[in-house]
Amino acid sequence: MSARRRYWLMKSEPDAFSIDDLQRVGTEPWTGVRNYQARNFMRNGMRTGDGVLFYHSNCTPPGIVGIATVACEAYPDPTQFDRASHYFDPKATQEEPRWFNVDVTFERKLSRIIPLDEIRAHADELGEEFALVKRGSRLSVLPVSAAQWNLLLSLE
DNA sequence: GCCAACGTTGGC
DNA sequence: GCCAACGTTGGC
Repeated sequence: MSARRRYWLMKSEPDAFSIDDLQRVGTEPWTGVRNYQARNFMRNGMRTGDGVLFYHSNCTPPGIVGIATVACEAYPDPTQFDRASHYFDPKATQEEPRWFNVDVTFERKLSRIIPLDEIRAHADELGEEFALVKRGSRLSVLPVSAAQWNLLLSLE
């Protein structure tokens, strides 16, 4: 019995890591997530092969710029153990890691950016609970339903 | 660069 | 367990 493919949206600041960077490297460990809700989505929800909408945040304009796939199940984020890392967490131990990450593989760039304001214009169809268009939501990893996935990509 | 919204921390 | 202070996110 095979599990159904799930869909996600992952935010990245293009100054730090853009869709072009992902295209260049092919596969990237999605380290540095330090929010429990986002961690739980990666650790408990993501399966190899899941679809990812790659979103550029903190830029002009913010929006969905590409598609990636989840390359493996979550494993302990190595940056939490690295004293030299910005993401070092003194409370994390090898026995009890706090933070997890998946690897993400480039699939394709969209033919154009789907900007946030255009996504917002479809808030009714996307639903109140869609974290991307929820006021004040800062979640950097969030689930996307099949219907939302199809609607968003139909805007391309 | 500003700042609203939100999550986390830690004193009590 | 409350909640003020603080840090971060991310649109603008």
